[in-house]
Amino acid sequence: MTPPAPLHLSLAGQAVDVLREQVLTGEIPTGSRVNEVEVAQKLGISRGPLREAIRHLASEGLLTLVPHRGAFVPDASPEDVRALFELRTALECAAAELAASRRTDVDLVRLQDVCAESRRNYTAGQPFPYRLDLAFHQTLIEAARSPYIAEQVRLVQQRVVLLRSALDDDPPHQHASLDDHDELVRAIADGDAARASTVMRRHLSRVCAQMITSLTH
Amino acid sequence: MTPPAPLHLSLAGQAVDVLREQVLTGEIPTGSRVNEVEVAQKLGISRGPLREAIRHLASEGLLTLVPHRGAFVPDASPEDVRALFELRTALECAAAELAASRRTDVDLVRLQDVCAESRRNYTAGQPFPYRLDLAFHQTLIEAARSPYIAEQVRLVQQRVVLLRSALDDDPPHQHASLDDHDELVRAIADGDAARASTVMRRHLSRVCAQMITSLTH
DNA sequence: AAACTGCCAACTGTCGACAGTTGACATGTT
DNA sequence: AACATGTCAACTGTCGACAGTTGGCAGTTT
Repeated sequence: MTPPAPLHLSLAGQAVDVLREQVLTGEIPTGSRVNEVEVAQKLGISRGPLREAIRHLASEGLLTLVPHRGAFVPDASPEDVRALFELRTALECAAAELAASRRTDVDLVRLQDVCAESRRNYTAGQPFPYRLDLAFHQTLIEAARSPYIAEQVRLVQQRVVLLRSALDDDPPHQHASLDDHDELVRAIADGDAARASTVMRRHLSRVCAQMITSLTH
Repeated sequence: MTPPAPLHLSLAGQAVDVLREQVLTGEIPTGSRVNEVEVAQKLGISRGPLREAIRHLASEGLLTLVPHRGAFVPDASPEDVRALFELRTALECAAAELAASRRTDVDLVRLQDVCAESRRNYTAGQPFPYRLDLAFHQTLIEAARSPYIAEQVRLVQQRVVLLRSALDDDPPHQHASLDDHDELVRAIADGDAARASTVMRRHLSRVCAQMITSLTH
């Protein structure tokens, strides 16, 4: 029996969740400003907790703060995307290596399951749900069992989601991603850390390039 | 002429700087609690800005927040140190690779300068100033020219400083670190990314082990 | 004496109001 | 007409006060 564990989060905590959702879904559009009094009223809280929520999201990179001007939903240049993916690559390649050397059998099964479900959704001709891509990377991170890396990956993933102007992944790219995922799982199954890292790097390089082109068009 | 550029930081910003200094220097000892009203009075500000400062430092990992209890200076188990160094290794190995492929000649000169000054201070028999170790890694990061990685490295470095219970690096370890640094610079000078990464990994592995033993004694 | 219960002080979480700054518009000037 | 200046509304930065929760202590029970 866990200790009580605050049944309701603090107002600031709730505000963080609501705002994060609104930012990530685009309900608060890119480039727009977050008005403190307005949003506070809309959430039914005062400005204090809302300010803390805004600061928190800013620390996650989901908002940028301008002194005396307020908080804005950031938009990214191609150069930003490239730099962000350098970070993501560093983190996820390390995670892939660790996963290859630490994975349990149930980790492996989970990864294979996600890949299988991805393929099922893909061959069904439906638009490949980004949800499954996230699930794959999430599962891989858990297999790496490195909490600090996991936390940073989560934050970077969020920023990537924020930049995803487009669900408009083209099928060829999706197909390549599925193959990458499968190859990653095989490398991890073999405990081949070097190959896992190499494949992850190639995978993310492709995703980055795809994202940049879809941003500039 | 840059625009006015807030001559005085916000009170919250100032509080962040003061508190960070106090936490990192140990003026606020590990495990102790930060009393909001007390510290607010001491800093001559109200609780609002101080709370924002505390939240900010918590997001940097320099404080941990406990609901309804307050903010504490965290202490780390050996397992924490290991996990933290997995993150640091991921980031700095990537930085070393990038530095090897992007470094300019002036980057190289800077790195060599830091190494030279380190050796001067070492052979002089003085306790090797941690300052110079930080300077080396900082210079390397700048040579990598990857802003997001740089920012994360800065945060991790801070947390490492927080855990440095000891300036008590033993000379043999220091000597090995100096050699590592020199070898890193050579790899970067040669543009050998793979070797730079390998050396960095070995270097951080050694530092991590040393830090764990000095924590447990 | 050990354990449980009820109370209390201290502190965090939250609120509403005031003060200072910013960008924009209107007015006046060359 | 273009530019400089003065004015203003909107918003952020900050403050002091109130409310709810937590951990500890005193008193009671077994």
